[in-house]
Amino acid sequence: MTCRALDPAELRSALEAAGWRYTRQREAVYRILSQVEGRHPSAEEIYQGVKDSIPNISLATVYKALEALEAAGVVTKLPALGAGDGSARYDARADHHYHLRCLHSGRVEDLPTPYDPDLLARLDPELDRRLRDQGFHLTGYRLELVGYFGEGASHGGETHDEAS
Amino acid sequence: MTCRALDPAELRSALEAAGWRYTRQREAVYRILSQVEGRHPSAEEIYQGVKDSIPNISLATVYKALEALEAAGVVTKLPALGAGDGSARYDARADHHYHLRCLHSGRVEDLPTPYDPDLLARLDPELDRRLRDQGFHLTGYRLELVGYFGEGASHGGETHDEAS
DNA sequence: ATCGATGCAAAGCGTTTGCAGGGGT
DNA sequence: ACCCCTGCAAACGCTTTGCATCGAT
Repeated sequence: MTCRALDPAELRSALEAAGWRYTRQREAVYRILSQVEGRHPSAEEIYQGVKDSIPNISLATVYKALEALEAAGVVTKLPALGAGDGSARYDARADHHYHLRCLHSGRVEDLPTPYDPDLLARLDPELDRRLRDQGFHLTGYRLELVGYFGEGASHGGETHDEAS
Repeated sequence: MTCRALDPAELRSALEAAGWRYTRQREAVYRILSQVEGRHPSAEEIYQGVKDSIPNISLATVYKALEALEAAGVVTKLPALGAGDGSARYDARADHHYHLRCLHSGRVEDLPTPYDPDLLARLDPELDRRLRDQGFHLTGYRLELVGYFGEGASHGGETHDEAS
């Protein structure tokens, strides 16, 4: 259900096809992002991770790399939602999917449910038709299950809330 | 399908029940927000609208009023999604519902589709059960139809893209 | 050799906060 | 009268930008 991360050659192709150059900074940012499978780090967290391989990279370069990767269609930006530190999260998955969002920590996780391109048609066929008639081009759905993990409940030994 | 806006007395009750005072600034912010039925202005747009009745109101007060109204449960904040000017939008509807988001303008509209509290159970019963077992408290869904209005198509004479 | 990318620092922008004075209870 | 709220301005934090240098093609 998860399509595997692009290898460096594929990433290069994706960048160049979109008119961007292939650099080790962009490769490193993409690698960090695809390594944290199912989680979604902030630009700052990516920056910290990339510094292991490129110690003198700057945060601005991380932002610019994320912009290039998003324009190349290999990364998706998940805007902040108020919880946590208010920073955007990033997602290296190429396929559409849904998210689980924790209201306590701001953490976002992937859901293992298959993405349904015809969700609207299933939900409300008449609205689906009406929107198309009005010329609306539906490019995708953004579905998040919003909630939080209760204190008493176990979750495989993992803690789902981060700071604050 | 849309529940009507609160009248001033009801708004007062809602604010006081949550431990906030009732002020004309908060009333004016709420009124602006409930007048633009189906659309979702930014704090700045609300500020401009409120200035008609309270010329010397400050933008900070609008933000504080929105915070109070959200805490009182009569307003919902819709975070920015990258398109448009990157500002959050606000929603005066008390009931849960879905949204339509335009990738060109950042504009957000309500959808007339009924909200389904059991959407996850319909979508993926097994995942629904598993999340509950893990102690996840689902408080709601955030579903947006993302896309844009094509140039050639008509839409009742209205323009759906704003600046940029 | 060309022209885009990097890295540093400074600016931008929506939003939040500190504080003195005003308004709701 | 009390204490919260307002309005102003300054601060905040994430993100973007300007610019000289570096590096990919």
